[in-house]
Amino acid sequence: MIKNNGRSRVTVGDVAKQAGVSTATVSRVLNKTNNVSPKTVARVQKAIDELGYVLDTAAQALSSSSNRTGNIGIIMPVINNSFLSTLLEGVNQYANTCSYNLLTFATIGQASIQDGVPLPLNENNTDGLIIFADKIDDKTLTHLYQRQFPVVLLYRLPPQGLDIPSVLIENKNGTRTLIEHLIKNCGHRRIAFMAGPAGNYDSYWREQGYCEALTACDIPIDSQLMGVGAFHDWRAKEQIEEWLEKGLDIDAIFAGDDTAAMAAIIALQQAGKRVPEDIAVVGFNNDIISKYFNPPLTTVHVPTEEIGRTAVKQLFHLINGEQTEALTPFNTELVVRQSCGCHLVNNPRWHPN
Amino acid sequence: MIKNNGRSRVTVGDVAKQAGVSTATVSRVLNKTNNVSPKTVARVQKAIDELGYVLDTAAQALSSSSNRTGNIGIIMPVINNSFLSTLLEGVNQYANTCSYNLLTFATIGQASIQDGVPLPLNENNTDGLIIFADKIDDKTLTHLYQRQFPVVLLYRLPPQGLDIPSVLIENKNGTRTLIEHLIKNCGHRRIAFMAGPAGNYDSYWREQGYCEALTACDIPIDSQLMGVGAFHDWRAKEQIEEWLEKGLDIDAIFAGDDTAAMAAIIALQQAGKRVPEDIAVVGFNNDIISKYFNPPLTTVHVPTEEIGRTAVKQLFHLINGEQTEALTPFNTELVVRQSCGCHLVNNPRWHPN
DNA sequence: TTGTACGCGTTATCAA
DNA sequence: TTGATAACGCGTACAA
Repeated sequence: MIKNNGRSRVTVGDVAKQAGVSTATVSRVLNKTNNVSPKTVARVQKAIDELGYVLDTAAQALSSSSNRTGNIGIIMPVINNSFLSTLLEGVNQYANTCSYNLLTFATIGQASIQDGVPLPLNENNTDGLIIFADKIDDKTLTHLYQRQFPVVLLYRLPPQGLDIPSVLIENKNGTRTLIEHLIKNCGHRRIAFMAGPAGNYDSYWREQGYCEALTACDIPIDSQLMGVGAFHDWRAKEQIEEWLEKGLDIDAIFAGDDTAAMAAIIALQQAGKRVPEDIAVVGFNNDIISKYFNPPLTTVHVPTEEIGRTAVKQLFHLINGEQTEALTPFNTELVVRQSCGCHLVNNPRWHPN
Repeated sequence: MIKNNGRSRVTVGDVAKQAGVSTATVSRVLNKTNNVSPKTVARVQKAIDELGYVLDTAAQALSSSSNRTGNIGIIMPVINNSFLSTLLEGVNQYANTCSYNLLTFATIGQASIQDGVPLPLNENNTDGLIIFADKIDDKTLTHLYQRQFPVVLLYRLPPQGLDIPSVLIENKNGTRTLIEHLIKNCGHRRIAFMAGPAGNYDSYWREQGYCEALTACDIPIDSQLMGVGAFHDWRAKEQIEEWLEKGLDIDAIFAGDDTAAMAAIIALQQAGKRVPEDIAVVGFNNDIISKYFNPPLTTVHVPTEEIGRTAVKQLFHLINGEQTEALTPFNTELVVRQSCGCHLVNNPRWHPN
């Protein structure tokens, strides 16, 4: 109703009439096909300008089979997160460098192709998709794959049998190093863990690293100390409050990522706890602000912007029909600052619990 | 080339054949028109499932004139910025609450309808657009307006004569209050200002507030103290380095926004300056992290998430053909923390310059 | 309740 | 170098 109420749409036909040529010629001018005389080009461009003609992307997508939209898309979980911002920055910059636009779709719940309903970002408005995390189910990936639509996976592996390029980080060893630092250098033993969102790939492997580290140090795994932070500030806050309420004995918390770690510290401080004197908190990702947080965060560095760029690069390979890497893993590195409390060891004011 | 190489696309026709009905019936099922028997619905849905049919949004957009995509779009400057994240969060959550998806397009340069080239987000993939800041020129807005496409402006006013709803904040008085705090309560007089990006609406009015405050306090305006931070970390860092190099006498810096303020503080600290002891820095926006920055930032609070929600609300009014507010202005509030240095006044260790 | 047939705006094929 | 015309996949009169 709304869309076509106003001045009716200007089409190639209108432009053609105005310029005294055929629609085919207008199309040729629009697509910069060379077989058209400069004089005609000028006439058509004048008509385009006078009429305020704008190409209809839907009609274009429908008509041509080999067609470039000039856009790539990324589908990701909610966006209000320093880590995701950094990732997006890397993706967007590299895409722009290559003369592509980035379209972003952040979905809170599951995004899936079901009952014939397409994704909001698809082959009609993008030339390829970067799919982040777990928001897209296997059925959807399979559909995309079968249609040979360019897709790169970020922070997750493809479903069995689909060779979709995948860019991810090494979580397990990074986490193990982090937890062992907590145990060996900071003197913590009651270490709690906040998982990411359910089914999250990174979270799974961080949990493995956490368990391995404890086991290697002969510390029993206590399920009471395993909660959920969901890489999310509110959820992390809730988890802290639950633990506080239960009055559990906790030396340190690995919050799963920096977002949750900062939220956890804030919640702890609001409850009158000192970090790291009363309880240590560490994160994962090394967000830009983590260094300037108070206290500065001990965390695991991840080259997030580079990961974003790499994903885009792989996607362009796919779009251009070039060779791709099936798997591009990135290593991580421990960053020791103050929130783990190791600088307090041998300090008389320091007391565990 | 790529798009149609694989298994050829499944269409309504295929589904119709498989289900033994006509394309019209399939379409009716897809669009949940009621005039179709339950038995047929089931048959069609089975066929959709078996064939893995997915609706072609381009064809759909092209075909019907009154058509809902279920998406709204937002066009904004680059994304890696705590303030924008917060805004997006508000927008995305409210959109999702109303069963809409949010599509985001972040453009570094100018995005314009020119030479018949459409915006990547347009009437074919969205039902309406929130346009942020200065990235879209008047010609493009006029085109959208004439076509009666739902558009809400964020942080900017519409071009003369177009009554496009606009959601913005009160910049001038907020800034004046901030600067007068710097002068009257913190004892600063040599106060530098970092402008936002060229042509930015908010920056313009913050500059007005800055000048008004100085003038009201009989402090001359020194063009040497007026630089550019562009609401951007790198640019702010560069500006600090320029000022440092010139060896200017500066008591305090109003960085334009919190992003620039934090970057400025980091640059200052790296140069061996203490904030606020050697030089004070204040921002604007009250980003979530500003409170936890070291030192905690004195800034001006802006209800960013609510602003995002309000813009979406206005857009939905437009989409639904309801009444809208031409202008929704939001007030701001001074938040005094430590980076302004007022807690140091009367402290013997404190010395200006 | 269901089917037929046309039109949406563009590109591409084929002739001129 | 140009023009006429047939697709592309879907919604929707209109007819049955």
